[in-house]
Amino acid sequence: MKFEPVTIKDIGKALGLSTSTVSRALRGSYEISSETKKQVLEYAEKVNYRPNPIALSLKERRSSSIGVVVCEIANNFFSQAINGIESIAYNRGYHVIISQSHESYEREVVNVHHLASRSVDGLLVSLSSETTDLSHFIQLHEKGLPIVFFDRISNEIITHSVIADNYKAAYDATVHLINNGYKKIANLTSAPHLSITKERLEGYKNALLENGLAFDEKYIKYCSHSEMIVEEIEETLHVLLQLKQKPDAFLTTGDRITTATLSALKNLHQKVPEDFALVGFSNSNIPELLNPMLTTVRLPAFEMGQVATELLIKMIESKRPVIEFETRVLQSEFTVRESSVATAKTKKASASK
Amino acid sequence: MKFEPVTIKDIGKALGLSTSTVSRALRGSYEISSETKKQVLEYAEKVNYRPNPIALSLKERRSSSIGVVVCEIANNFFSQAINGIESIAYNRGYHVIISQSHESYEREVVNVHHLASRSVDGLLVSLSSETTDLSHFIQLHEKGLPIVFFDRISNEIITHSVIADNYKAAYDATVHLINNGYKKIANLTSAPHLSITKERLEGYKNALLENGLAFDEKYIKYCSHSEMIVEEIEETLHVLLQLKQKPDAFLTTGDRITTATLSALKNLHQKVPEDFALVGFSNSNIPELLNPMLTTVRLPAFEMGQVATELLIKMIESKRPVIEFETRVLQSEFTVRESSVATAKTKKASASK
DNA sequence: TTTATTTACGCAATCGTTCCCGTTTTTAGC
DNA sequence: GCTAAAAACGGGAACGATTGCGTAAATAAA
Repeated sequence: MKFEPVTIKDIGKALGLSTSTVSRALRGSYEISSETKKQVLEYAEKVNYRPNPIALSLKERRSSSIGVVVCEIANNFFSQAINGIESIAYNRGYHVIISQSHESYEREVVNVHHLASRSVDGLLVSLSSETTDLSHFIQLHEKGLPIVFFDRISNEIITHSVIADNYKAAYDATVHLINNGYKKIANLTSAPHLSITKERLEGYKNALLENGLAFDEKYIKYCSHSEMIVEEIEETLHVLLQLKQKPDAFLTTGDRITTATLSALKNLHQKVPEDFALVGFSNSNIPELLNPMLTTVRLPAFEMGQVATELLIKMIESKRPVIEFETRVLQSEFTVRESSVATAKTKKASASK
Repeated sequence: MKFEPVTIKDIGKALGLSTSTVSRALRGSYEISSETKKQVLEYAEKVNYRPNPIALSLKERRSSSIGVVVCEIANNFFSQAINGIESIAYNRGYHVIISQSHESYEREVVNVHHLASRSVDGLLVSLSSETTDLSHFIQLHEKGLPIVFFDRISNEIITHSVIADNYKAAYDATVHLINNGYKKIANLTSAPHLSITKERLEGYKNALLENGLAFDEKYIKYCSHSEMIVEEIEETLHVLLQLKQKPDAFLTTGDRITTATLSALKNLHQKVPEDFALVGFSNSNIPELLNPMLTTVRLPAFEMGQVATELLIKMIESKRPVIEFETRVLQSEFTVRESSVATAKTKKASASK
C-alpha cells in the first residue's frame, strides 16, 4: 500500500506555476505578487498540502529530531524523564525518537548507529549498565554530533551532563537509617562502573564513616537489571542473611532494585521494617500504597529530562562549536515513610547504649 | 554544529568511480567486477560509510518507521505494549516513533499530522479519551496510510484492530465479586465513548443481570485521566458513599483509575476489603506489594503490541491493497488477591440469606 | 524616448541514493 | 578478421523542497 501526498510540483502543475514560485508563495516571499500568493495558499489548503520533511531533511541536512537512548521505558524514572524531554522538544519543533537498550551493550550500539544514520540532530543518552566501551558515542561526538548525557553519564566524553545529587541522596538516606538506630546497612545497587553507582556508593560510604560505622564490602551487592531481578535479589538476600553479622537495613539505589527487594523480602517472609528497614530510590507514583509504605529517594526525572533537552537543543542550534560544557545537578526528594522507621528493636539497641 | 557523514559520492571521487558504480558495488550487483566490488567495499568499511536513510526515504517513498500514538507512556499498560511493538518492529527493520497525546484531542491531532508528514509507513493507534472526531485518521486512511488500532479502537475506520477480551474480563471480575458476597458493585471507568469502556461496561452489566442483581446507573462513574485523578476520584467516592445504598465493592477498569482509587480510599480511611472490596484492571508489576494485595485484571499488553505491529507491517508490505480486516482479541489474566476476598460481613450476609 | 529600477516569475543546482539507459571494452563465436 | 554478445562501467533523471541567479515585463525617472 502506498500513500501519495500532494507535492509542490502538483500545485505548480495545477496552477500553471513553477515549483519555485509555489515554494516562495508558500513561504510568503516578497517576490511573489499577492494574487499569486493567495491563489497558491488557497489551493494548498484545499488539497491539504504538507511539506515533505524528508525532502527538507535531505536539503537542510537536519531532521528536527532528537534521539533518546535509554535502557527501559517501562521504568518510572525513564518514562518520567521522557515526558520531560518531550515537553521541551515538541515545543521547540523537535521530534523525539526513543530507543531502548534493555541494558544490553550490543543493543545500545545498534540503536545509536540506527539513530545516527537516521540523521537525528542530537542524542540524549543514559548508558546501559553493560556499557564500558564508549567508542560508538565517541565516534559520533568527534564528527560533531551533539550529545547530552543524563543520569548514567560518562566522563570519557566531554559534553553537557544532567544528573541528580546522587551523593547527597545516598548520604542522606544512609544517615536517616543510622539516626533511626540501624547500624548494619547493606547497599543493593546497580552495575559498579555506572556513574550513578559510584556516586551513590560514595555517599553511602561517607555517611557510614562519618557516623562512626565501619564500611564493609560484604554489604555491597551489585545487581544486574535482568528480567530475573527478583530471583537474583532473593539469591543475594540469602547470602546476606547468612552472614554472621547480618544486616538490619537495606538501601536500594534503583527503581527496579527497590521493588524487587521488596518482593524478595516478602517471598522470604521477612517483615519491613521489623526485620529489616528499607530505604529505596524509587520514582513510583504510589509509594504510600505499598506495604509497608516506602521511604523513598525520588529523583527529579521530569526536570532532568527537561534540562537535558534544553542543553541539547542549545548545542544543536549553536552557530559556533560549543566548547564550554556544564554538569547540571538537580535535587532529589527524600520522603520518610513506614519502611525505615525506628522499631522496638532499634530503639532498645539505641537506649541500651 | 554539523555532522558530515561520508557519501557515496565521496567514495566515488576517492576511487575514481562514478556514483552509480559505487552504489552497485555496495549492493553487490552482478554488473560490477569483483575487483571493483572488493575495492569499494574495503574503502567503504575503512571510512565507515553508512547509507543516508533520509535520501533513501525520499527516493523509496518509505521511511522504514512506524508511528505510535498513545496517550501516556508513563502507564504500565502502554509501556508494556510499546515494548511489544518494539520487539517486533526492530527485528523487521522498522524504527518506532512514539508520541503521547496525554489524553488531549488537540495534541493527538498535532502528533498524527506530525507523524504522517514525517512519512511514517504506518500508524499504531490507541485513541485519547477526548477523541470523538476521527477525521485526522480518516483523512490519512483514505489516502492509503496503513493504520492499526489497539486497545482503544474505533469502528469508524475499517482496519485491523487488536483488543483484549474486555467484555469477558469485566464480566468475570464482576462475577467474582458477586460470588464473594458483594452485591452493590460500583464501576469506576474511563470516558464513556471509548471502546474499552463500552465493552467493559457491558460485561459488568450482564454479570449483574445474570446473577439477579439490579444495574444501577448511579453506580457507574466515568473518570477523566487528568493529572488530578486522585482528587477527582476522591470526589467521586464522596458522592458514592453518601448514597442511601452505598456500594460495597468497586470495579476499576483502568490502570491509573485503579491506583488512584486505592489512594483515594486510603486518604478517606476506608479499609479494603473490609469496608469495600476492590478489583482493578492493572498492569502493575507489583500488585502483590500493594496494601492490600490487589485482585487484578491484567491485560496482555506486550502481546497486543506485538500482534498489532505484525498486522501493521503485513499491511505496509502488502503488494496489493488490503481489503479484509480482522479484530484480534487477546486474553486477559485474572488474579485473585486480598482486595476482593469475602469478609466476615459478606459471609454473614450470604449465610443469613 | 531612453535608461534605470522594480516586480514577478522561471531555470537549474543541491541534498544522497537508485536505476534506467547508454557506451566502451573485452571476449566469444564462426 | 568480422560480428555478436557479454561484461563493466558512466551519465543523468528522479525523489521534494529551497534558493541564487537570470530575465522578461512593467513602471519610474531622466
